[in-house]
Amino acid sequence: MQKVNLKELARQLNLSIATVSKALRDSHEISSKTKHIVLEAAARLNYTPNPYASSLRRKKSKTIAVIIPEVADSFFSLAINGIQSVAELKGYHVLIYLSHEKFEIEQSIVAACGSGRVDGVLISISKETCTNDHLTSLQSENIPIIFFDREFENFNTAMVLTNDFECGKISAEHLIETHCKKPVFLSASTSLPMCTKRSEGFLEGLKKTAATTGVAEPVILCNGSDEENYQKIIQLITGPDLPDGIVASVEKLGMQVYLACQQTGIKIPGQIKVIAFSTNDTAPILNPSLTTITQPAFNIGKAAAEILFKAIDKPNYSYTNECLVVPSQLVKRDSTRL
Amino acid sequence: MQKVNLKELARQLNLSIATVSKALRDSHEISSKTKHIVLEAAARLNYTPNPYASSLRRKKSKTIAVIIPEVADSFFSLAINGIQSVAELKGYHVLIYLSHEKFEIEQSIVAACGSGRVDGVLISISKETCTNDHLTSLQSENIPIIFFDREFENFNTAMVLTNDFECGKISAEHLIETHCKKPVFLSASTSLPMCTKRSEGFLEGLKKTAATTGVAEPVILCNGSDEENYQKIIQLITGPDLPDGIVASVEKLGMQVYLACQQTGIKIPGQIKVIAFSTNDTAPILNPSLTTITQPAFNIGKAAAEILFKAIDKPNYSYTNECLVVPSQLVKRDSTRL
DNA sequence: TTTAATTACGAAAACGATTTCGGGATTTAA
DNA sequence: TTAAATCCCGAAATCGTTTTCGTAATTAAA
Repeated sequence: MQKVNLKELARQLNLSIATVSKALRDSHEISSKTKHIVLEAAARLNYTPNPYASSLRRKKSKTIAVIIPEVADSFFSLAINGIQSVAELKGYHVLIYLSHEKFEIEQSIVAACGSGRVDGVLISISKETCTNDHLTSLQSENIPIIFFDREFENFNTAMVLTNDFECGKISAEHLIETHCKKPVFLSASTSLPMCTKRSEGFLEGLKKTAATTGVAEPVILCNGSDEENYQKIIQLITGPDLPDGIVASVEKLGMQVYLACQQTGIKIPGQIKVIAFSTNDTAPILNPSLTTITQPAFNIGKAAAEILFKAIDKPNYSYTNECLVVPSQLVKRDSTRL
Repeated sequence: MQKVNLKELARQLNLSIATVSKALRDSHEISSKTKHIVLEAAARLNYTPNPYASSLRRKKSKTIAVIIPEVADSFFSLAINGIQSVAELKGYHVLIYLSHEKFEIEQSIVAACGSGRVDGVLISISKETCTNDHLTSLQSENIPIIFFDREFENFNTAMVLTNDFECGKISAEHLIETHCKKPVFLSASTSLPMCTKRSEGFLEGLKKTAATTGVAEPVILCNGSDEENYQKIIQLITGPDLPDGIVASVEKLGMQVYLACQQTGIKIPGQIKVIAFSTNDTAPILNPSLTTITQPAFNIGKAAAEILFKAIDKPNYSYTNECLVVPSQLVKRDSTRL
């Protein structure tokens, strides 16, 4: 079973390469009788076209790139599923890249997506990303880029997000409803709009209460390593100004809060109520079950991919001002029970 | 900023295409002075080589494929991380494909990996896979295939697994230690060696106890849809012959056991003790914390990728009889507490 | 000084598919 | 019967690199 190419196929059929190629692509120039013969022979000889020769000639890779910070988070696992579900239908291949939250890595990944390697890019920006030169450079090659979950502000392209600000507000309001006087917000980043919107929403939600309550510094930055963040949380809950409510802006911080409370013996929801932005389906069976802001991760990935393929399929289609917001949901569970 | 290719670069430098190409690849045929000039111009004009032209000519794609059933499971998320960590170092691109546990899909994915699209394949076989024709066909194209976690028995290639049989045995022994008289094993498949080995190990572990104890049917098959499996578990724990210990062969089944117990009010570990094969890092903060057989998912992915690249880098290297077993660990937690 | 070896580059042929263009054979219109 | 249109197919150019091979120019050996 050796690699059989068009030339070999044509030789065996006593036809020209051109004819065989056209027959395989169902061209109207070829009689149905010849097509039949060619198709049969191709199947029999197990012919599969060389994708690189094809891509080179047609300037289409049939491939998209997905660039994410990590796959650790269950959000991105689900988002990848959503993206794949669309890519499969379109017969596209999916390259996955991890930036590990590093700008330099993201830059080199984006650069590698140029020169026709992929027909489009779905990206969730890294925490470090502070310029968009790499993105504009790719866009100027006419490769569509779509943001999902984490956008870069003021870069002109389509994006699929969730209602981060509103959910930050809702989380604050829910804590207030459950009689929290000193709620805090654990922010994973000061640069990601995804995160700042959540924290700004949180602060907005707090405004409804009397200004006399609350802690001095309701937003606490946890953008270090896992270990550093964990220590920060331990300090927070063992310190003099113990908060009575915590909103974790990302899944991992929520889990670290649980671990920290478990370690220090602090009771949830008795001493502290907890809400986490999370898509982890273990939330209902945690100890105690965790109140979450659940993002529609699968649908975000799916929607982003759908916009991307619209942009790919119609080169003159103006996709750059599409901004889809798929709302998240507050799911109340025991960690905020009265 | 338009696509600048070798021809354009050569024209601007008044050099031949051949010279420019060789200069960029640091060939000894080119003087260092010329190399310098070319490199500078390439950087200035933002030249990046067309990957498809390059792959076509060199018959190397610098790409590997990872084929997995789903990305839902946290095992595969971690394994992908391990694979990526190696691929990054080698400068390789990673294509991800999902078989959704369907043999037909797996077949067409594997077929698409042929004809030079990828230089190698890492695969975790689907539940339905019953023949290996698609794999042999790919192997005959000299594309190395490595199994990780789920192998296809009697197919001659390298694989990286964990000690499934032993862990099945350990799980049974641990339940017996904690005084379980009627432990059962929830098997996710009767065809996957990964699963059958775990259940056989479980049965082996049971043999140590007096043959008079135990339930009639200690291995229960849960290979349906999520909903079907859930109903089966509900029936099991609300039926006349309530087991006092459950081993879940995969993560998702473990979570469904928790949900079912929560739903029916059955106490863990009071009425039923639970062990799950799982890599989910929420295990310690579940309600109650879950005793797990924790697979070294990251290292399995990493090791598999390392073997794959050995096979890719040295075409005459005989990799097919490598079989690496990375052991899992029993982590005792509250779900099996006495 | 002549010859041989080395250096540095260019012309051109691959790689495998797609596509434009042209032309012979057949059918339809005039 | 002749002219025009239609139908099928093949020759060859093309996509952008890589690589083989040939050859001037330079250097080293004789």
